[in-house]
Parts: sequence; C-alpha cells; structure tokens
Amino acid sequence: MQSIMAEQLSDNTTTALNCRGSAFQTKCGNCRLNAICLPIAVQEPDLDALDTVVHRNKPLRKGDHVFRENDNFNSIYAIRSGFVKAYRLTDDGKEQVTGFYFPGEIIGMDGISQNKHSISAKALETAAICEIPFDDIESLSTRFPSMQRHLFSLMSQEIIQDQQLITLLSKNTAEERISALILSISDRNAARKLSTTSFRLPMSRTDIGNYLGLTVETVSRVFSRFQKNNILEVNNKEITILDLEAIRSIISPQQEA
Amino acid sequence: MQSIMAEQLSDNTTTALNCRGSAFQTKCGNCRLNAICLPIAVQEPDLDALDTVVHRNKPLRKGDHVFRENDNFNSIYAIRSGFVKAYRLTDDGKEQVTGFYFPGEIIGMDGISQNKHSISAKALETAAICEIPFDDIESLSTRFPSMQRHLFSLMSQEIIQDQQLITLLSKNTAEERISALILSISDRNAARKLSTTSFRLPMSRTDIGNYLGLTVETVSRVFSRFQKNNILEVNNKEITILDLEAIRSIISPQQEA
DNA sequence: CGATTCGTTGAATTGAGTCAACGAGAGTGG
DNA sequence: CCACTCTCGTTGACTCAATTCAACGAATCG
Repeated sequence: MQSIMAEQLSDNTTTALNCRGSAFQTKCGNCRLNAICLPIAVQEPDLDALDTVVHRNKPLRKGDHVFRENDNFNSIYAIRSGFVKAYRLTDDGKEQVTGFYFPGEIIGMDGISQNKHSISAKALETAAICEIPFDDIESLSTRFPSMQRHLFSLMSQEIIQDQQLITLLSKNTAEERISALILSISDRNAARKLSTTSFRLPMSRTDIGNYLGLTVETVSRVFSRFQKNNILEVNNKEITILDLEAIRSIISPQQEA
Repeated sequence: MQSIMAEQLSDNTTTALNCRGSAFQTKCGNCRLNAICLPIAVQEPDLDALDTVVHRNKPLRKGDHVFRENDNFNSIYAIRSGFVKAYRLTDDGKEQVTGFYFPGEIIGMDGISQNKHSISAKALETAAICEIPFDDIESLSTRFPSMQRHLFSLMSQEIIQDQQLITLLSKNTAEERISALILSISDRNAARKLSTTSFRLPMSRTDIGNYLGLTVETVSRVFSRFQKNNILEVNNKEITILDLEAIRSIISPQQEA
C-alpha cells in the first residue's frame, strides 16, 4: 500500500527525489512519459539519436528557475517530474502567469524567434527536467523529418492552447474559467494515467487567479461555491471532483441559439 | 503618377485588382513585403526555391475565407494585400476573434499540429494571398536550415503575440486594451512604411470588441472618450492619433511599485 | 513556536455589460 | 433620385459580476 502511494505520487508531487534511483538515468525509450513528451512519429532510430543529446540535469528545488525571461535561448526542456509555472513580467512590473506545465510537457519554445526567452519558467515544487539543446534538435530535425514535424506540432499546439486561453479570458465568467482549468488538469492527469477526479493543485490560488485573470478572492469564492454546491470537494490544494458533469456544463452553457 | 498611386495602394486596401498587373506575378525576391514576410535569414538560393512553390492565387473578396476551421491543413498563407481576420467558434457557437493580419504577415500555422486548421481566416476586404504548400515548406526546410529556423521563428512569434494578448485580456482595462490595439496597428504600419498616426481600421467595432474581450458599446464609448480628450480623432473607421504619448501612457500606467 | 505568507469571508464599490433607442451609411429596387 | 431596409456605430440608463478594502483564520517555514 505504501509503495502504491509512492508510485502514485511519483510524478505528482515529491517525485524528484526518487529520480536519483531510476528516472534520473532513464533513457527516453524507457521513460514512461515519452508517449506525451515525444511524438508517436518519432521512431526507434530518432529516439536513440535524441537520447544522445538530452541532458538530465539535477533536480530543481521549489522556486528555482528552469530559465528566465531574456535568458539566451539555447535549449528546450521536458518536464520529467514536478510542476512548472510560466510567467512574464508586464511592462509595469506585474507578473502574468502564462501557463502551468506538467510532467511530460515541453517548455522553452517561446525563445526560438528572438533567440532569448520571452517568459520565465520556475518550479512550483521539486522538479526533474530534461534539457535538450536546440542546436541539436535543429540538426536532428533536418535528419529526421518526423522530428521536425513533431516540433512544429508542439509549437502549433502551444498556439492552440494560448488561443483557448484567450477565448476563456475574453468570454467567460469566473466560474467558467475555473471549471476549465480544473478540467484541463483532469484531462492532463488522464494522459499521465493519474486520477482524473482527485488531485492536488500544484499552484497557489494567487497563481490561479493571475493565470485566469481573476483576483485571489474571486478564485477562493468560486471554490467555496463549488464546494457548497457539491460540485467539488476542496481541501486546501487537494481537490476532488464530485460532479464532473456539472463542471462540464458550466464550461459549455446550453447553446442559446 | 497613376502608377505610383497604384503602387502605394498596393499593400493597403483596394490592391487586389491591381495585382493582375504587377504584384500578381511578382516573385518573392521582388515583392516589397518580403522583409516582413520572409526572414532576413533566407538567402538567395532559398528564395529562388521558395518562389517555385508559392501559389499566387486569385484575389479574395471581402468575406471570402482563406481557410476554415477544420479544413485540412495543406498550406500556410502570406498576405500580400488586404486584411484578414482570424477567428474560431467556441463550443457554444459564439465567435472568438483571435487576430487581425496585415500585408506581409503569415497565417495558417495553427493547423500544423492536428493537420487541420483550428481557426478560420476570412478577408476583411479584397485581399491577395500567397499560398505556400506546407509539404514543400517542410522539404525546403530540411534543405535550407535558415528556412526551418524562420518557420520556427514565425510560430514562436505567434506564441509571444498570443501571450501578450492574454496579458492584455487578463490585466487591462477597456481603455488599455484599445490603446494597445491602436499602437499595435501603428507599429505594424511602421513596418510597412505607412503612416503610423493616421490610418483606417479595417475591422468593425464588433470585431474589435470581440478580439479585445469587450462589447461593441464599450469599444464605441472608449473611442468617443479618446476623441473628447483629444487623444484620437475618430471618423468612422478612419482614425488619427493626436497624442501618441497619451496612448502609450495609458498602456503602461506609472509603475506603482 | 512565532512570523509570514496564503486562503477565506464579508461589505462596499465600480467598470463593463445589458437593454433600449436612435442616427448614419451602404446597398437595393422602384 | 428617392424611399426603404439592414447593418453598424453611438449614446444613455440601469444592472451586476468581479474587484477592492478589510479583517481574520490556517498553513508553512525558519
């Protein structure tokens, strides 16, 4: 039981420590996240080639940066465990959270166009990160077309995600925004074969509010309201979805055609 | 003189008709927009190769689609003249405008990851569009690394732009959003060597509101307020920036550190 | 274990939305 | 050329969802 717990947690929260054991030396071919992080398109030979260029750096602690805004762009990063928050500073010095990233997901592609990062990425808790130098990726990409396509694909996905967030921010109420975030996390947990209904939110209420364009107070109130209506069970950062359908219906209100 | 006029207009509004004349057959190397649309990185041989794959389709009329959401993804498109609005339908059937595109700019890369377009793109007025099959681009990209990098760069730029919009939507007031849009258009006009202070907004108030997450009424009120405060002169879609500094200062309020 | 940050709740305020009316232009047809 | 329609933009009055301000309890961390 205890060990199942550990396994459960292993790419959820306190993982990174375990990484010294197995994950830390794992090759991409063995990594159980590769279905997410790598393309199905990338085949055997590509994979071996990729392995030779991936740096498996030592784990970051909570608050450490993967990279910072304006850092030179050299690499992209795959999250092996832990959670990462991406953000940038607005002209007037406030923080704008632009995304949360989960194990198996890729960050850093924002830097390609200007050769420096346009956002900062910091670990929300202990995190293990694979670093992949972009030069290597580029040359691999010219050799393995499937690799190139995957990269294009990743970036294009990022664009689609951003546009969904744009819609969320410009059209939806506080309840809808928060429902969407919860559902997004639930879906991403599904991809990692974790519970879709019960999980720990790795980020603070402040970060949630910032990301969704709401104040902390509003976020808190919505959580409370959801709890009162038996849609969610909220226990600090632990949440359990009690009524998934309710959440879905909040996001897509009945079309009033 | 007449011909200069035509040339002048050629990437502004009513162009497309003239395109049969000169622009329509122009090669990328001659097109005066290539500094925007193509990378500085793309050198002579790449350029010639590119020319062989670009289709210069017949002009679109106002309201025609460049492509539609869920269309198969085959090509990306460079706008040679006219203006394009990108939008997608939300789950509950409403329209979300995701961007406005000007001559020299590239659209369609949203389709790469899913092999179908995630947004629709329609001409806001008569528009001439260069179509570039993505298969060709991919194979060119493996042959010309500078080309590949440029593509990555374009997509990465799109991500940065989207993230700026996200910030705008989640943190800024109606006045700030509209100021930002005006300034963005002004800047893009600068890149095309057009007036930065006096221009025609190619999109409707409704589209502006939709894009910025505001209602038509609010957009209209802000324009009126700006006019009253001698920041803008508004004449229907024609606007003249009277006080650029005021607009800038609206966007970046004094840091209250 | 105290300090500091984080989260929750309440009361008052407000910026933008909604509803409604109207005017200006663009296009159509007699 | 005028009358008619339809869409688009503007303005006003009212409403409301979310913010702001404030206070307090809970969690986390040296």
